[in-house]
Amino acid sequence: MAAPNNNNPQPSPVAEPNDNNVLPPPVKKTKGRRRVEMKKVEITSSRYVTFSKRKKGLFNKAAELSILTGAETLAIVFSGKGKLFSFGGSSCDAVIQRYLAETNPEAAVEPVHHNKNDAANSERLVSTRQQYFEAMRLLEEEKRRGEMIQKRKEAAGVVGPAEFLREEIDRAVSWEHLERLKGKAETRSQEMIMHRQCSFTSLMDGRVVMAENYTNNNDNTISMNNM
Amino acid sequence: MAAPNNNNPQPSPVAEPNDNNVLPPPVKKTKGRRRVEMKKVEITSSRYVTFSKRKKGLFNKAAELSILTGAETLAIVFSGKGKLFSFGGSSCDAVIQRYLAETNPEAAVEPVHHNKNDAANSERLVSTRQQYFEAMRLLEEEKRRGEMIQKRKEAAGVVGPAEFLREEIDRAVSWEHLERLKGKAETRSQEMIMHRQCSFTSLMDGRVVMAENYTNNNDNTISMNNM
DNA sequence: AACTATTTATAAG
DNA sequence: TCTTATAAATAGT
Repeated sequence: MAAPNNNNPQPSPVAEPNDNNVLPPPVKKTKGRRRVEMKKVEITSSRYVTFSKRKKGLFNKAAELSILTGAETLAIVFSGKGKLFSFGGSSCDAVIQRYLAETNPEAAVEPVHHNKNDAANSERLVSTRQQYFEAMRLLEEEKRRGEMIQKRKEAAGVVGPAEFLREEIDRAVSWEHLERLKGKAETRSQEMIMHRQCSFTSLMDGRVVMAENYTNNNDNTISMNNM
Repeated sequence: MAAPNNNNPQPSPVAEPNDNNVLPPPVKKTKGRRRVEMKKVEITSSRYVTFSKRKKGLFNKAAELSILTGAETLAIVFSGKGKLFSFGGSSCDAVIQRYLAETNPEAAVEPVHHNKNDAANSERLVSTRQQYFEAMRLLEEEKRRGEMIQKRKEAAGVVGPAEFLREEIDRAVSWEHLERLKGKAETRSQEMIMHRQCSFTSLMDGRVVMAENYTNNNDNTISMNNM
């Protein structure tokens, strides 16, 4: 990725008898990619770099699989230092839908985008509603958090707002995935989110974009970290 | 990734005057890999193929990331038809260790490979032991299940026993991962395993090998399935 | 972080 | 499933 195309027209690596033709030097700037043994990279700095590159690659693959085949994908990585990074690749509403469907099958067909004032009169729908509102609340929370990060990034002039909203949503999806796997959970949710390390990902025009990794600290500051 | 370039330079479509030189036929047997739009593959059969290939690729990437950087990786995929495939990339004991450590921190340093007859006399270790034995029991269960599958495969003459043990262990690891994320869980474990669809994976000589996907049915029969 | 030469992953067939 | 040409990912600098 990050591969702006370089269609440089110097295709002949073969050193011609070199008449008057001015072919660019066959000097290889790098040795290029090389096979790597499938064992732990010993050099610490190299290992970190490999981790970052490949984590990005992995999440990218997860996203592409999801887009291409309509599958729901989730990838979780605990770095060597034990930090958690996660990626969830489907759309936000879809996951909430599914979450509700699996939790309360009889309420699954109910539209997700109902009105808040539509008071619950059916007993068996109450818990579903609660879950939904809870999910919405958390998504809001995520969004607010995202705005904070966005402000920081804008200051750094890296990316625009639209991209970030998407990122946050996708991150929330990731969380939803985890919650679903984890079961109802004790609604330490809020806390979990505040302390979780995330790999922000976003789907832009069908393309997947990865951004740096951040940690949301207790004091509401944010720090970047790759492992 | 879908790089936005479409430089289609058509390297050497030029037919040489063709003297007596016997250059291998420039006839291209296939058009080779081609760029693909990042959107859902419409043709159903193609989508299935893409799913299989890319799921395999994803799990491979997850395994490599784990091996190369010492990270713990987990990848979960719900196919379009809703079937679950998962991959967990670290060694079995390591995961159990970690599981125990996170559940009972004070017991974490205790060697995992203790003797079964080493009766628990410390109250606070009991639950840990139970968990450990439970884990062992499940691993046995997995192994037995694996032997069944192995028998089937041997009949089909596909792979050998050693490979399968590894596969089963890795599958168990996958399960452990899920359990850890899911929390203690209601020990529907047994049942879960029996009904889960798995993508068998194994690490052979540091390389990751993927095998087909199977379903363990109620009646102890096994069926293959890719989605 | 950016850049290339390669290795790897895969879309079609 | 197997092959092949090519797109993508990435190791080392």
